This record gives sequence, C-alpha cells and structure tokens, in this order.
Amino acid sequence: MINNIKNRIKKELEQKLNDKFDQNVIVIVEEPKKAEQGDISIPVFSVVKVLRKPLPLVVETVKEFLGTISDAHLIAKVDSVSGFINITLDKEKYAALVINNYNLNSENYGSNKMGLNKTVCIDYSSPNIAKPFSIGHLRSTIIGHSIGNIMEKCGYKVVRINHLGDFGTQFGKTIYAYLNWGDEAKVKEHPVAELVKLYVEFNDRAKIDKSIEEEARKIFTELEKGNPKFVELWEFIREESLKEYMKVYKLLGVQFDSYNGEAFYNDKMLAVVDELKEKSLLKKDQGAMIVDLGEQIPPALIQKSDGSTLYITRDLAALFYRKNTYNFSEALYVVGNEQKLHFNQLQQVVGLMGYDYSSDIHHINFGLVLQDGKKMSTRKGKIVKLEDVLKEASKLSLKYINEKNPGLKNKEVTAEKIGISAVIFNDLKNYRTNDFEFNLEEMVNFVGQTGPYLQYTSVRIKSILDSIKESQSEIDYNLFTKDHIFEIIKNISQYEDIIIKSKEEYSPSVVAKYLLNLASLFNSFYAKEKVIVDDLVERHTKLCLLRMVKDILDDGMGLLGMSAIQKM
RNA sequence: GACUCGAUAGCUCAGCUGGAUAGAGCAAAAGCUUCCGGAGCUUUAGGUCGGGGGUUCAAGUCCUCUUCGAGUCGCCA
Repeated sequence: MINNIKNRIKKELEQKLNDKFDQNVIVIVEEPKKAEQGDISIPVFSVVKVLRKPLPLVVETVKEFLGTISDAHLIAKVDSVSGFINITLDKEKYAALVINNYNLNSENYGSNKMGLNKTVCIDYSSPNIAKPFSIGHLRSTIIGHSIGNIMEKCGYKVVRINHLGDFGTQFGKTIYAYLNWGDEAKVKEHPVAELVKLYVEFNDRAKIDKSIEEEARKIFTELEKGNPKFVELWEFIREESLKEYMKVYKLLGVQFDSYNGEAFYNDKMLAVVDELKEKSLLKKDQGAMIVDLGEQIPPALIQKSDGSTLYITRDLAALFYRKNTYNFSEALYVVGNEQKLHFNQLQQVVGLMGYDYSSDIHHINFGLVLQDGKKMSTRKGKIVKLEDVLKEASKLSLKYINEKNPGLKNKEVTAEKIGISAVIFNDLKNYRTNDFEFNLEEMVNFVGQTGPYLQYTSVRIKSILDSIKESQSEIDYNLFTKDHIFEIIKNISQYEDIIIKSKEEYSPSVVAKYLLNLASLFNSFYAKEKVIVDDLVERHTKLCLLRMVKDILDDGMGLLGMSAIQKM
C-alpha cells in the first residue's frame, strides 16, 4: 500500500514539474532508513540536475506541489534536510486507511490480481528415482512449493509438476547391481534403501572395473527397447520410490498436480528432433547432432552419436507438452545453479525455433548445499538423508518442548511441526541463489531468526486473543501516533508490496525476512505495552492490531510452507 | 584457459531503481518477570563493505583491473 502512495507521488510530481519547466525530470521516491526522518523521502538532486535551478528553489517548488497531490490529506509534515524532502504521514489517518483496507479484504489480505487468468507451470522437486532423495532435492522442493503458494496469492493458476527422473542410465546401473549381487528378500523389504545401496555400490565397483559401466548401458538400451524383464523391474523401482517420496511430501505438506517424469516424454522426443531438422537448426558435429548457439555459449547437444537423445531434448519435449496442455504464461524450473548453462541453452533453442514464449522460461536457480565447504555427493557414501534430517530436527524440538513446556499435549505432533518448519524456514530465509552450508545445529537452533521464533510469536498472540472475550468498541486511532505502534501498522500496510516483490524475484526469502521483522516489532511492542487494559477502547484497538499481526504471520508462514501451531 | 555466480561485524546473513550516520540474528558482556506465554525484551561491544583504480553532487550498490572461493564448459541429469 505504501508503494502505491509512493508511486502516485512520483507520477504526480513528475507531471507537475514537467508541465511547469517543460523538462523531462525523474523523481525518486523512497523510504528513509531511519524512522525519525519520516515515512517517505524524496532526494531532489536528480531534479536539480535536469532543471538546472538552485536547490532551494527546487525544494520549495516540490514542497508546494506536495500540498496539491491527491494524497496530500495523508501528509502531516514535510521537512527538507540538505537536499532530501522528508514526508511524515498523518499517523491517525494512515492507520485508519490501513485498518479499513484490512477489514475489506481480511479473508485474503495481501493478495493481488496480477496473475488473473494466467497459468504458471512450476517444475520442482523432481528427484532421480533409484538415487537417494538428498538434501539437495529438499531445496528444490521447498523453494518450488513456496513460490507456487506466493504466485497463487498473486492470482495465478499454478500447475505444480514433479518432473521425476524416472529414466536414464542410472536404471541400467541399479538393475545391473540388483541382478548381480542384489538380495531379493532385502529389496522387497526396504526397496528404496536397498536400491540406493546397490546404486552406491555399483559406483564404487565401477571405479575398479570400468566394464560394468558398459553392461549397465546395455541394460538401459534394452530397457528403452522394452525388454519385459527390465521393464517390470523398472516399474517396481518407480512405484516403490514414489511411495517413499510421498511420505516425505506428506511430512513437508507438499503436493503436485503432475508426476509426469522423463519416461512420460520418451515417445515425444522424435518429434522434437524432426522439428529441429525441419527448421534446419540441427548440425552434425563429431558424430552427434547439435544446435549451434553462436560464439557466446557452447552448442546444445540434441542427439548422441548412437542416436539416443539427451536431457535437453527431453526438456524441450516437456516444454512443448506443457505449453500445449496448460498454455502457461510462465514456465519455472526450480533447479540448482549448476544447470544454468543448460537452461540458457534451452531458452535459446526455443527462441531459434521461433517460439516467442522463450522469454517466459525462467530458471529459478538456487545455491548448493555444502558440507565443510564442499558439494554433497551421493557417491562418496556419506549421504545425508532427508528423512534423517527431519527426524533429528523433530527430536531436538521435542527436547526444547520438554524444557520449556513439559505439560503440553500432543508433544510429538507439535515437535514434528516445529522441527520441520524450522528446516523449511532456515532454507527459505536466505536468498535462494546463495550457497548453503549444511549445519544441523544451526538449522534447529531455536533462538533468533528462526521458524520457531515466528511460530512462538503467533502462538503468543493467539493465547492473548483466546484469553479475553471481546466487546465491540470503537478504535482509538490516536494510539497509532506512538512510534513503535505506528511502525507495526506501516509494516502491515507493506504486506502486499512484499508479496509482489517476492514474486518478482521468485524468492520466498523476501517474505521470510519481512515476517521476522514483523514478529520482532510485535515482540518489542508486547514487552512495552499491556494489551488487556481496563479501557475498552484501547483494549479493542490493541486486539485489532494483534489480530492483524497474527493473520499476517500465519498467512506468511503458510506461503513459506510452514505449519500452523496452536500451542507450543 | 573461457564464461557465470559469490566475497559486507568472530559466525550466519539483510541492504530495493546509486542517496543521509552500512543494518539484523548468533556467539560475548550487562540487565529485565507483583501484570496478558521469558523459545521473549532492553542495553553494550563488534566494520579498510576482499584489494587497487575510475564514473558521479553522492558508490556496499555502476565500470575496470586484481585476489580468493564455487559452478559450468558436446555425447550424465
């Protein structure tokens, strides 16, 4: 909301200045760093430069114009300090505006309609079956899920796609290992764990004996051709893996609209190759078929010299399928930084094919999960299993509950919600492209900028709201003239702006940081102010404020994919 | 070697289109509970924004060179 006001001030001032001086000036409108400096500020240096008038004259002119803009009634005070014009809002009027706005839209406060009648496809999680579901997949899952929620809040229809890695040479490896040294009984009992062991062991053995790689490739080729024995095994592996993943998704509260994986596109790739041929984009090079993308980036390898297709071919087939099926306005791929080149190539190839929606393809890249500064690997044996992480986080939160609130009912259930939300929040609070040092200790440290801090704040507010039967009363807007209370109102009014920014950057961290700040403001307020006071008007006003803060905290945590907690 | 991304307090990170005295949390030190939940709050201390040069009235932010780290660079995904 404050952004709307800023934009209006900017537009109207520019209009008025341009009319008066017949120049093309750009007015910068921002928020000062310190609250004492006001709520909105305008550095006029750029205006001075264009108009070539003395600074005091420009300041006076702008101040004069500010008195005639459409939001003039909201302005309480205008100061000027060394080239900055500082606007202080009328706290009572602004608070009334914010509260009315909230009451009009309390069901879905902070939402907007930028995505109305638009569909977005988000490809996330997408684990490779028969390989471990690692902590790396967790990032894609959590980030993708949250971006989906945020875009729904912006009015988009969101299609959540789990592009399972259910095809590829790793199946040849797993099947080879299973047939040669697998224990059928063990595999039947714990399919995924055993299959992963077999896969890891295969890679260990392949270091010593290169020839088994060749055998694995042969098996995969047979699988592609439809060898019934291998197909049966493949189906078993896929089914069991998916069952296992569903458990994790349930814990995380994540759902998908489609589980069409790589295998689904297997019969759709020839058409892609044909189309590329038709458009004369394919070129034979060193026995393989490539699309040349110029000097800047390496060519896209479409078809291997043995005729089989590659990752990018599959992604092209998937993209066309999605465009035809969902007619997306944006296609997002929540995949790690290391695949930046791949998606760059994908986008370029689509562009060369003449599709204008190539610019709607966005790689939502994210940083690596590091351990001791190095990328985690599934091959070196030290696999960090997602399930174990979530379990440990839950265990630790149970320990905290036993210390802080031993009498709590359903401790285990709450501990799980807190622990998992802590892991989610820890991931999302950082800007997504940054690398991420994996440190369980810090993830579940329940002090400071953490998920539990947000949950705790919400639970605290709930406890106050539940403790009192409220009688209807007037709102005392005069209360909002106190700085620390107005600060909260101002933050409440920024929720919509925050969601828009978060969508534009495709980064849930924007919401996460905002919630931390809001919670912190509330906790400071709570330490200073008594809520349940005898004065009914004051009490009602404060309870209104609390309700808004709690709603936003809960809604924001929901956007991040965190669980709601009633008591903790 | 080429390209991409990153480097801000001891640690983990914010810092929007360049704007005022660079901000949080953790860790450290000191406090706060007759009263609505102390997983909280308040205060102190902590900085050559990797380094050099440049553009600008103004640079953590833009340009350039450089150091370090990570990632990628045709038959894996």
